[in-house]
Amino acid sequence: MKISVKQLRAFLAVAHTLNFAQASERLNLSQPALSLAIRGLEEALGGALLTRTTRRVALTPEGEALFPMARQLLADWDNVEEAMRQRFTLQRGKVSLAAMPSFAGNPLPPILRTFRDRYASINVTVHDVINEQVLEMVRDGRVEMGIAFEPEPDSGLHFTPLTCDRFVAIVPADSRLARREKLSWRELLSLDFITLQRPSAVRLLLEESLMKNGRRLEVALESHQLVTVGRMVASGLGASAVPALCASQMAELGAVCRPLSHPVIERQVGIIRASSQPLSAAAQALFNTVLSAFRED
Amino acid sequence: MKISVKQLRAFLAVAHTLNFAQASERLNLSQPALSLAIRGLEEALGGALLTRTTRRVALTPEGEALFPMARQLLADWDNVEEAMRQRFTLQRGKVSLAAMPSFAGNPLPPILRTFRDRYASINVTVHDVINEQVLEMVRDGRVEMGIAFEPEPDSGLHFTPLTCDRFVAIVPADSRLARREKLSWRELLSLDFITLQRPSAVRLLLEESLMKNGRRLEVALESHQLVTVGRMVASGLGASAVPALCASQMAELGAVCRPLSHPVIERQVGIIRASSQPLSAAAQALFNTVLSAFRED
DNA sequence: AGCCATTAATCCGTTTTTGTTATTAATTTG
DNA sequence: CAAATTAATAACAAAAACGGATTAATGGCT
Repeated sequence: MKISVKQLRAFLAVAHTLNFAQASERLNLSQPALSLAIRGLEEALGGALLTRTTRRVALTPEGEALFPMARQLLADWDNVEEAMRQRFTLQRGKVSLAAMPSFAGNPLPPILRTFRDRYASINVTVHDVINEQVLEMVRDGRVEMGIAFEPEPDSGLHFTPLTCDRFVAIVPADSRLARREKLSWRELLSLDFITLQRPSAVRLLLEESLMKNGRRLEVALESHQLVTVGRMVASGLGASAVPALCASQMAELGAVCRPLSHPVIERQVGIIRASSQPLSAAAQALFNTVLSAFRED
Repeated sequence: MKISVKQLRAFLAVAHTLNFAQASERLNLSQPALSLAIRGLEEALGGALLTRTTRRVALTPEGEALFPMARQLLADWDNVEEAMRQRFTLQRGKVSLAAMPSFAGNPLPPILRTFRDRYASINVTVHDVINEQVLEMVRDGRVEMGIAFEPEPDSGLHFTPLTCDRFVAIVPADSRLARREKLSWRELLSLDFITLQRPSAVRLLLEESLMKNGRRLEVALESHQLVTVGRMVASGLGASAVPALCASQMAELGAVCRPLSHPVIERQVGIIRASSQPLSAAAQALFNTVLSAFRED
């Protein structure tokens, strides 16, 4: 016969109080039930743990040996139970998230702020990596969710759209183009063009889209940081096109943003998750937080 | 609701096989019962541990987190259970024993040999200390049993007699007394007397007994090791009186042993144990072994 | 020495839990 | 689209856990 948690708890209580009646009260159990529990435990283990007369209860040497082990065992047991409960009630847990740079640098921080205010003890790890790596990390299970452009439908990834991101032009403040309300690609490309180095998804997307429209992208300067591109433009080195998500960031750096058309280049940005794997409670909470940040816009 | 060992075992089995039917078989349980157990566990913890369609079972992130903890918890649980069983079946355990020198050095080793042959994996610790300390160690619970002279009845110690130990004379082989069949104390004390230093119980016992008979013990040489006394006698420095238990040892050292009377000084030697405390299974086994070594004589 | 108070064990009826079998619902595969 | 597989559900049965009343045993007291 196997021993049960109840039996061990019963033993611990009796070993502590050395009195069946008191112990049974503490366990919210009747005294006969406690007697039975102890007897069952002793039978299961094959010998006496307690010597009991009607006046005195004492531990046998074997009971003495079991006592600290039982204590530890039940403490561990309770800890695991409690840890799991906390996980489900979002009092604890962790989420890991990968986001492409344009998102990680701009809309994400305030969203995370909201999330942390709501769930103070959930640990969030953010990986600020390029679009392709976001998909890869989600696929490999290295993160639970990602934020990126919409992936190919076959990829085993589930996509929840958040917003549509389109390219906008950024030009130096003192440029002649800065005075225009809106720009076309043809106009923009009349200036020296600054953009991200490959293998950035933004760069590839630009090249592909322009190619379809019969244009070639002549690149004057390259960087692999959006901030650097922004600074370059701001200091008059040339012009660029960046996702609208980082327009405000570019404006802060001193570059001027203008709508860009002919063609309009746009992509859905959204939350990526493995379609096979369910989200953890913590990830689900983050998912909802991100979603509602865009739903209310 | 609290979780049970069965529920955790059920989870472990399903997490391992990712198949309810197989897991239920391994657990010797029907598949519906297993479903219930898992559901109960999930309700107790407050969230899903497994995602299950009719075709696929997978762990949720929370289940993934529980898995190694459950594994460890149940392993510990089983280890404790098994360790206790082994204790009771004498496949494991330890006894500590204190014995006065005359016993520890002579009848004890072969008895321990018998015990170890029978219970190979029970650890025995022997404390070779003077009579008084044997009683003290048993009283303090530092050892489970002791072997010593019969203690005062009020001492809270339980005494089981083994044998009656009486003093015998040991004299040098070339002594004129060595030719006698038996000796009286008066004859023995005509030689220089060698004995143990205080606070040996043997020494005190001698002094007390002789005092009652109107004799004074004039001590020429002292030692606190019986072996040394034996060597001294053997080399002709004088004579002594030692417990019969060590007679054979003295003979080996080259001293001659002779019965000693007028008065006969004798005491019961036996097993001492705390009357309140029960013996561990291992100690009980040793107790029986010691007892039967004397019963069959 | 004998009585009283205390305390664990036992007995018995009830309730709760746990389990099994049969069946259903759902999903993937050919 | 049919068939096979698999987990969930329903209905019922067995086991166990539990509580109240009672008993037996022990230690302290007069």
